[in-house]
Amino acid sequence: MKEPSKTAVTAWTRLVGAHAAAMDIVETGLKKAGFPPLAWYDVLLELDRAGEDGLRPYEIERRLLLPQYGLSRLLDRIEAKGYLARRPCEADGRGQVVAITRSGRDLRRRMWPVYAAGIEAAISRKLTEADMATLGALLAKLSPAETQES
Amino acid sequence: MKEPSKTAVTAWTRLVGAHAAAMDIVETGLKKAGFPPLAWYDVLLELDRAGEDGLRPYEIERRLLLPQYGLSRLLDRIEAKGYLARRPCEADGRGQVVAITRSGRDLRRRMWPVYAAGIEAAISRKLTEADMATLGALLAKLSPAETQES
DNA sequence: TATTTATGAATGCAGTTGCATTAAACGGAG
DNA sequence: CTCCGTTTAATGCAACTGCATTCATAAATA
Repeated sequence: MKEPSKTAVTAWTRLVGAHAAAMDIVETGLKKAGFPPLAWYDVLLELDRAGEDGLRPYEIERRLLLPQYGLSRLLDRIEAKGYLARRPCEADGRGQVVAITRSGRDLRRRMWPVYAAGIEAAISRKLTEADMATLGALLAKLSPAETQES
Repeated sequence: MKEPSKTAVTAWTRLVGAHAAAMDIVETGLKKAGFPPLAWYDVLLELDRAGEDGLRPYEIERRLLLPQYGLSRLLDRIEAKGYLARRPCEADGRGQVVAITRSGRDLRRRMWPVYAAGIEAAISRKLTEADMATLGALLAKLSPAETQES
């Protein structure tokens, strides 16, 4: 159980701080514009990419690293607003297939400029392109796999 | 409303991913060891540093960037377990003073090795010292101020 | 001093999350 | 084919969060 170096603790601390600050900028932007939280965007993006065929909940679950029960209820809420539709899965009686609706696609499209502005404000305005590239490369080493997109 | 560069989006995405991964390692470690969440540690650390005199809730609030109502209830919970004590503030009738108790100090001390192991696993084992230094410097540019410690 | 405005902290309520469990259907071993 | 272990998804319940409001006191202004 070795003590982490001071450098490590600083990096950890700042990772937490930077994430909180950036997240706050992005989420606040969405909220102020009257949009749902980022998680909705993530789900809608996956579904939009999947197209007509939709996705099984467990696929979304893995891509976005959401807990099973969390996704189940997130889908409930998004579905309740009509942005996605669930239908039973032909090939697997236990499961279902989730697909984005027209208004879901539309919502995602309208959210993006606001989301993008948040990224600009939280990241681009504070770092040079070179810094962002370096940062991205270093952060990549901290997470096991590529799971998210935008 | 300029589009963020691909580099910026990647950096953002990985920031979210790296934070989630690291946080999960640390929080899971604490939980498995039977300890309360990280937030308790943060509060106890501030109080431990403040010593006998304690701190006013609004001071903790600002240092840890917690919402007022969030801290109020967090203090409730920690107090209920006997790790801190609230007493009325002499100088300001509206306020109170929060101080750590002996068992609170003890809890914080026992949590640290587990927390430290989490930082090791989430950060130190995945980056060189030089990388951690670079990362820390870049992340510092993303958050307005220094607010957290360990 | 009386009145207004600002600050420190708690809380009711609705919405969300986490945990553990359940239900249904799949798939393989005997 | 039947039984058993596994996978997919939902849900009851308790804990936690966010928002808006409230209460009490302090500070500022007239």
